[in-house]
Amino acid sequence: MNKKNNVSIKDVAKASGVSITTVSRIINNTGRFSKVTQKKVIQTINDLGYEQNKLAVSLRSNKSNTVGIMVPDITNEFYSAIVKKCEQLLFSNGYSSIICNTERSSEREAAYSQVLMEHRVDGLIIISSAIDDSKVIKTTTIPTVYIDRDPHSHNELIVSSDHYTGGEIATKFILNHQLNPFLIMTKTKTSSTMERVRAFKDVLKEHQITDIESRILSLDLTSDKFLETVPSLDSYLQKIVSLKKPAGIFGINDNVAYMIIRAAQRLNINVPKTISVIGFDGNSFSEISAPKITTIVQNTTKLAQESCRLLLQQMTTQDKDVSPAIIKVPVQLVIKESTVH
Amino acid sequence: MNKKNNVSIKDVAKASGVSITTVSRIINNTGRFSKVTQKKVIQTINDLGYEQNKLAVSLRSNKSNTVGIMVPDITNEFYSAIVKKCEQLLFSNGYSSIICNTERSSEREAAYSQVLMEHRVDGLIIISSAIDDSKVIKTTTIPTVYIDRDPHSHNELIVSSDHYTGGEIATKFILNHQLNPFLIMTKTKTSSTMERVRAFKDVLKEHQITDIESRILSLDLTSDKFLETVPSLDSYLQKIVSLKKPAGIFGINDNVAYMIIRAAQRLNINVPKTISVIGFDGNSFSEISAPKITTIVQNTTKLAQESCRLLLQQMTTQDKDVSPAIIKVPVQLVIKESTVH
DNA sequence: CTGAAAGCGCTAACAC
DNA sequence: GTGTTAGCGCTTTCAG
Repeated sequence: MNKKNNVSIKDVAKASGVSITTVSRIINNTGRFSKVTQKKVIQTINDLGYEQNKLAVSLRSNKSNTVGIMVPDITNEFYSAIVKKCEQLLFSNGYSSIICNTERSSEREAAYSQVLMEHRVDGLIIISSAIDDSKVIKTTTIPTVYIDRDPHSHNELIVSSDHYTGGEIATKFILNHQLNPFLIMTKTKTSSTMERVRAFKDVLKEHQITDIESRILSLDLTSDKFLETVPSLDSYLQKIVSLKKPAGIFGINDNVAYMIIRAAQRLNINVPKTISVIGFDGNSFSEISAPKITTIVQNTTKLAQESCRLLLQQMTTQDKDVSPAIIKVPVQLVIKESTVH
Repeated sequence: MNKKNNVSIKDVAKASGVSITTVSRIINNTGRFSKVTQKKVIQTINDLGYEQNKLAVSLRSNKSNTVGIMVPDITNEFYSAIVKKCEQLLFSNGYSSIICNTERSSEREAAYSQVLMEHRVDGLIIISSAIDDSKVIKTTTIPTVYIDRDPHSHNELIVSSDHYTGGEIATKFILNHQLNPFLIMTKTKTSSTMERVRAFKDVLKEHQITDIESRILSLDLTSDKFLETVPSLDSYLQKIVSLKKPAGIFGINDNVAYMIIRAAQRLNINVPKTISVIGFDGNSFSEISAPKITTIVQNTTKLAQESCRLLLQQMTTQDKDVSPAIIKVPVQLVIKESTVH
């Protein structure tokens, strides 16, 4: 019950009375061979149930047809959507994916990185890794595409949503509705987060608002914990309400936006009348929550497409002549029920 | 930029002035070698940045240290939670996972199945595959664990939640609260679904309820589409309400339960006063939805643990002497706001 | 304690 | 059109 299919190309060759080379040629459809032998060989392949051993092919050709995908958390809908689409695109181009869940842990990233190298992956897609990722992977030089990452050198392929513009749109929306602007975020300092924050600050500055830092609350937890109750959030909301001016809160992502709404409801603060909340990502949470969340939607399909396009291009191109690129995918404001009209 | 690390064991051997064999022994810590050579070799390994080529190891040892995980939809939270945990458990036991998203399509399953065989995976975890999976994989004989699958032969390792008991608990809950029982499901006919339905029917029979079939609505869509509006659902709910008796609806999973609640709200039907809704799975949806959904929670951690335990056991055991097993993981009723108290 | 040599399954010159 | 041969990087007898 525990044995693998052991028919090798040699067996096929013997059984069909030709040489190994001929069989190889027929399998890969390279070189020349007669229709007759082809038919014969294909017949025996079927009879014997031969399956090509990719391990041997990879070893020989120094090409594994495998790519690694590093992702912080596959149960996060935003990431899983990207992973799913990448995996499909790569698969239809003949690549298998090894998906690695890093939990934003450097140790896990390092361990996976090692394993992927040992498996001789032909390429790497790294999604929003920890800040210090540069150390982990940088020594190797296989084709790599980053999704959501700060440009470190000028030598990288980076795809990301246009977080800065998204942050601008959200903040301007708040200001245009005469709302008192605030930002609530978590401690996770990814580049995508920081861009959104930067936009928030810039827009406030443009509007001559000075007490910017006091308008930002950074929660001491990750947004996976969005179902928990956080006292600091509650008190911050109460402070906001005490100002007696309708507020507009930019939640750094939909999970945080949801936390804010839930906290407001617990505190009997009306959303959107007293506070408007705007999120980021476009999770299904934003759709499920009551009220539904106004949010900046990221285009996961496009993110996956661009990433795979770049990676495939780089993997197939012989070498060097792929120029580095930073691709920004547009985001879109979708207005729902958590903001004033 | 596009070249792989090419230091081989041969280079290490040459550089440290010993034979390939010795290096191999030191890497794998097999056989005997002196402390002195060990130190010398490890030194050169570091100097040269040698990384073992797993492809070659696998080819030689006929063991890839890779397992395949087939999953219907990785963006589904229930599945992604299982996959994530399996992947972690396997990784900490030295296995890499190739995750395959089948979309419940037989063609995709077949294609992946082929690829996994070619990659010579050592084992397979197949989560809730399509009905006709038996054909796809059955020819091969590598260690396989199924999560949520009908027992087809007596030769399989199957892990699943105790769907039948879960269905019983849900249905009895409805009956015990004097509610008029109904079941709403989707067309997806997986074994897990069918078990829940069977339990519903059995409990109703026990209570001498005869018009069972008319109490079941099967929606003509998959539950991924739970944000859509479905006319047949609306009219069914209206029919239920017209009976003027508080109803208890068993939604076959949390997505469906959510659909029901959303539809009820649209139709101004009070949940839970007019209809109580009980789901299955324990998604975060059940927590996010307003009202929060009473549901039968599956233990994804346990499901993953049991599956990996069986798989690892089967992969490491030399052969045969692993006995088939069907493991039922307990489920738990969690009462929230969508049902009467 | 260490090394030489065979071979895992396959591809790619290079013959014929 | 087909076959011979070398070798990808590694493990594993078998001999010292």
